[in-house]
Amino acid sequence: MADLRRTGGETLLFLTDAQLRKGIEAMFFAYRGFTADPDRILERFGYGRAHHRAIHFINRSPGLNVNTLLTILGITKQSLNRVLRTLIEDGMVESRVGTRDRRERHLHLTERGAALEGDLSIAQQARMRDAFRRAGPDAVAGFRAVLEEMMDPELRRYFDADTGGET
Amino acid sequence: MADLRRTGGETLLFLTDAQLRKGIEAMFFAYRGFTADPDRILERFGYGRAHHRAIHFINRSPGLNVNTLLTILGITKQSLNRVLRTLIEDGMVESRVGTRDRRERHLHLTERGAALEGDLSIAQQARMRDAFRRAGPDAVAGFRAVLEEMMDPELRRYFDADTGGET
DNA sequence: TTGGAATGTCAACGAGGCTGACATAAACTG
DNA sequence: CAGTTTATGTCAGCCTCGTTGACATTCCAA
Repeated sequence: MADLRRTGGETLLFLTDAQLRKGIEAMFFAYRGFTADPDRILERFGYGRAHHRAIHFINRSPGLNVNTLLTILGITKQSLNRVLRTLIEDGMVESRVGTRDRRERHLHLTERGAALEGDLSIAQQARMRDAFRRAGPDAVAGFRAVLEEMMDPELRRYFDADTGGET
Repeated sequence: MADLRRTGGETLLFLTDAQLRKGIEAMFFAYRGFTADPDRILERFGYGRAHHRAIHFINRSPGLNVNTLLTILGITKQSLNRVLRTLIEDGMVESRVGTRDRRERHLHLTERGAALEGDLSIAQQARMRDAFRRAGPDAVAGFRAVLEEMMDPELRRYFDADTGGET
């Protein structure tokens, strides 16, 4: 696998172009697999990945406001608004006026929305769980470490500062 | 990191929903980082990710035919054709009629196309190389193992049957 | 010689990004 | 209190890149 060169007492990772290219293609192909299962469910509702992402992060942080979600998703408010509007119309998401600051809208999943989120999670987690099981615990730790190093610093800070804590 | 439970002599990976959710978000955030640098270059040419993907795989396998590229990319020929047409018009890609089977078109990068591919590769590989270095060789092996397990079987077969061989 | 495969093209459509401009309400500030 | 800033929503229009359907061309192979 990874080629180790010992150079003056220091262990270095020797990365050929071919190895890096394989890493790049692995990301591309794996991401396809990663989204394939939820995509099939979303299709039944006329939703796309944008809806999935919104639902995911609203479920992760109930009551988060629109601006925060905008930052997480890295899209414009116009794009998010289109998605959010359909989710609210469909009774998947509820938008509550803030109590402390009444300009803010706090987003929550409705019962229907939570049910859809559950279906999407089950599908996506199933593939990841299988992949984790087959690859083994050490591989999972490495997977997570590399992905984290690949994030933009701002997003990584958000990612690390999670509510869950475990991992 | 990964929680290990010893159960009747068998070591199992105990994967909580929260751990899987973190894995899912890691994929999402990391993929953003993964595409960010090439995207900036592509913008200067008026190209998108579809152009990048075509250029990448033509560079990887010079002379591959349109149908093979279609399978790799997982899109329709109409979508690919639009991208390919602009790349050919711009003198980035050359489409040569097949010798054995003259219905086939074999795709090659021109000098300009190869130069652009080089720029894109350098940008994307730089981030991956840094991530690999910071995470360490064991993590890289794990990263690759998990991603491979996440691919759809057909694509994984293609991925594994690589020309490069190493890693 | 005919059927089917590989490729290309045209048209239309939809999702989901983008920018710019503008409206509204609420909060903050002097 | 007046003016500014912030948070959000909305309208219009644009682009990329996916989709389907229909159809032409070329050429291999039975």
